[in-house]
Amino acid sequence: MANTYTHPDPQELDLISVLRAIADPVRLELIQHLHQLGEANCSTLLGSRPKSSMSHHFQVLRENGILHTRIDGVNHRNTLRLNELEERFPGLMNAILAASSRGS
Amino acid sequence: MANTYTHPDPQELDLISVLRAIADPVRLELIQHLHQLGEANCSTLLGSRPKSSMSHHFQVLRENGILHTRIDGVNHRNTLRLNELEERFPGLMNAILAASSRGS
DNA sequence: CTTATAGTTCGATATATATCGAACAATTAG
DNA sequence: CTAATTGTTCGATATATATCGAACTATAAG
Repeated sequence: MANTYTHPDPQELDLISVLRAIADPVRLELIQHLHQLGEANCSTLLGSRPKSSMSHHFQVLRENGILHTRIDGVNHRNTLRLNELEERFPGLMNAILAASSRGS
Repeated sequence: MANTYTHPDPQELDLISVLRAIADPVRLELIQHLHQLGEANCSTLLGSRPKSSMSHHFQVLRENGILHTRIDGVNHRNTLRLNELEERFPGLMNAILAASSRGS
């Protein structure tokens, strides 16, 4: 296991990839939870799903620039990259978070 | 061929379905073109793709509430449902159209 | 060193969906 | 009626991706 992750720069984020990453029920729920919690590790957001599934979804969100993962010992702490997303796609995350928090 | 289409009401639009419908390169291009043109029929936006592919993409956009299709004789005129989308998901289409018109 | 915990990676399977040709349907023009 | 135009429907294929168990890696604790 590498001890860091690489995260894409805001300017290389692709709108279609970002939208596809968000357009999944499990990941949209992850995003909402992360938005409420500010920061969370993988296990906190597991619910009843297997770790391998969650790891996959975190990977998709990370590689498409939606979240940042900081490794802290054995924990991987995730935060939404709201500032970067706002810089690259102004208004997008606000609209999605507002819509999804008022019931999909 | 039926002589009308049914279009979903704004309040039944599903965020995930809407995002998935938009998160496709062909459909995002269709959306941008429609936004510029205001209204267009299928053939106008064909490009070099087969009609059956385009018909599929229009169907996805229509069934998920992104566009409205009005049948006018042999032509099917499509328009973006910007007002309804704004009502249901405020700011979403503005963000997407702004982002995609400044280069994906 | 041993055990526990957090998360990843791998491999298999299932499902969704994009693509496109061919046949079809509906409307209009001649 | 016949031909042309517009778009849909059907069926086949290919690709993407979600899901999950099992093995593995990394760090921390005893």
